Amino acid sequence: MSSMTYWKRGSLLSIKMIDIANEADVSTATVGRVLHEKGYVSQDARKRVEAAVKKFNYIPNAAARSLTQKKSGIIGSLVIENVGNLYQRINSSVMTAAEKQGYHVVMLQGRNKYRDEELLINQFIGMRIDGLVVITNIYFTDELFDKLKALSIPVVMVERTYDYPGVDNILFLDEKGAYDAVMKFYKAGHRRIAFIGREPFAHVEQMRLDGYKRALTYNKLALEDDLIKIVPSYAAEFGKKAMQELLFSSHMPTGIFCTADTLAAGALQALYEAGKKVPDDFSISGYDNILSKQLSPPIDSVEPDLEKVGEVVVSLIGQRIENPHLETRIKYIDTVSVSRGSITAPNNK
Amino acid sequence: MSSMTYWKRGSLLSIKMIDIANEADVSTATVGRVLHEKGYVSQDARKRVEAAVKKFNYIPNAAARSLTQKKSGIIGSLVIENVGNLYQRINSSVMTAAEKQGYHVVMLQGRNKYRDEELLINQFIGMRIDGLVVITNIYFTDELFDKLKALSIPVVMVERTYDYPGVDNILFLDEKGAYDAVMKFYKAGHRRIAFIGREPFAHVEQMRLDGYKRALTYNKLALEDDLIKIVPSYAAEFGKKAMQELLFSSHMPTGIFCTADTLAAGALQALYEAGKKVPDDFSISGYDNILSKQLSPPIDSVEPDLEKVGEVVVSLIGQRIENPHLETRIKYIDTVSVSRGSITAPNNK
DNA sequence: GTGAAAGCGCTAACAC
DNA sequence: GTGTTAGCGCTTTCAC
Repeated sequence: MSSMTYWKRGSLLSIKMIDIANEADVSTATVGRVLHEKGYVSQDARKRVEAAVKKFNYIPNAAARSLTQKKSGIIGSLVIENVGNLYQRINSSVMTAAEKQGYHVVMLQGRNKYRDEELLINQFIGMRIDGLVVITNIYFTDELFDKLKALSIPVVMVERTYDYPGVDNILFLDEKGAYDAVMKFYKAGHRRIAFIGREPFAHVEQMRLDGYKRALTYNKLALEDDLIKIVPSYAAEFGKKAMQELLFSSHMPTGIFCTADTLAAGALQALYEAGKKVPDDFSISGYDNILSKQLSPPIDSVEPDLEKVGEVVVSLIGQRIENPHLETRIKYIDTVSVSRGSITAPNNK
Repeated sequence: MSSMTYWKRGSLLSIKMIDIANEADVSTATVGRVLHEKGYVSQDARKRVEAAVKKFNYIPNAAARSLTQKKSGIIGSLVIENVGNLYQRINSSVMTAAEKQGYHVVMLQGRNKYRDEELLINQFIGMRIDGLVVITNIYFTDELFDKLKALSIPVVMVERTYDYPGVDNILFLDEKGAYDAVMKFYKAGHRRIAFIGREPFAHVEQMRLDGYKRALTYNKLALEDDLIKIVPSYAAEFGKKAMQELLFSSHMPTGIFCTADTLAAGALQALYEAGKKVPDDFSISGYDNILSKQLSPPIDSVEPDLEKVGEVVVSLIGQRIENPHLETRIKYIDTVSVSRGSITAPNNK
């Protein structure tokens, strides 16, 4: 389908099962039995097989296994370049949970410059993955899901919802995360708390805004439009610009809640340029905890319970493999507030 | 070998070649011919095959192809969690170059908490990858390379050298990168330029230190031990600590060259706490350009020519597939200085 | 131009 | 307890 210029692979001295069988003087069936720890094998035969495996450094050909088992043992993880390290940590969490079920996790990374989604989904389908996790910010269409569904490959989306029957979603409790963060400002004494967030292109953003609003309302603070800055992307420059606008407003906030560490990083840049100090002049909080530790000063942030994510992903996939017709599920993962001293009592000016 | 609790996969309605062949009323051989654009196929048959492929959304089973071709068409990319986004960008670059050769890139990510290297290499070997790229900070042993070598899987290490015959290395011109960065300080008027870097656990670090020294020497500046801070890791906290020491020294530097953005981030934290401004009080430069844009203020950094990396990786692998006995090669990739105004003339105090 | 058929390395059902 | 064997889905040689 494409004009590939494959190189031919050199000598293929690869050891196979039959080599192990011969060496151990048994059949391949017996080798299989010891490899998969099922069925009866005499101590004696087992010993010989194990020795042969070790001697030849034998590792089974996954393609062949996949072919006969009608199952690759692979969970695909679709990620996108340049979204900080949160997805890396989520991916690690999925790996840990997947291993316990005998699954491997393979990552395919979309590039920023391209719309790689379809390409990568096709690659995954080619691999006949047994399940797919989609981590953050990937652009999907129904057709892509149709393909996946036709092969009954379970799909779990993390931190993004996509309304397609049978596609399970994992969401972080961002309404609560935002609420808690804003409450920290309130409890520290802040009464004018600004919100810097991205356009609600996805559910997450709306939830963070909702949490912010609920915290204000709960504390009988007015929702003021000029305290709410909605920017087009998470890029730091937009956080900076939003902060600059806040600095120029007639009625400045004392607390700045950002729905992303990157936005907070930008806000800090604006404060830096303006000669304002954190937390002396302004208190601030980020979100996602990907960058906040390295900023000047390190700032408070909100992080999902990452350990949990992997477990939930894998269990959702497992359940749907068993029963593809399960109704769509949405699971919520708790968030944790990380404190670094960037929220203190406001200065009375 | 492990006690897996695989779930059984449900109905496998997966379309296969024979289904396409039947639909198009040809043989599987003909389907193969049109799929791979080789051999003669009549316009008529080709049309029907293409229609059938489209109709069924047919995607060949990679495992089966891999089995018959004795070649997976996969380049493995071994990365490690939590090293910022440089590896993500390198990986993208490799993808772009690999695609042109008909290869796919599959990433396996090592977790921080574990020594995953062996596990992941085994997984790659199981997949019978045709080549392996190792990107940054992975701990290797000769045994691991022995395994890879036994299967004649070409290995390219990026940004790290490992002295094993046949393992090719890609290094960034870090001696020059560091030299250039330090020269920027000099040209701006700095005469006391500090170095904050990691222990030379790998070649890269030594090169960065060498570049620093060469720049000083070239400009007839003395190498002063108390201006050179060697810390145990790239973590921001060490950059901070080193900067604090520099602030307390009797003869403070005016320029701070850090061999990592993370170290620079830490140095900025120290300056922030001390109430010092950049570039008014100190000029500073980071390295790797992973974080520098988001710091307060954004700082100068040094970045490798990322586009090039992928091309070189893939060509090295290709050449070694053709000829596994090539002698070990080391390729150098140029670095580029990124300016953001964090280096200016020093204040005369 | 096109098809038949022999594997690729492994698994699993079945026979012994 | 252990071996035999028939596939898994695809590629590729060799006939026709």
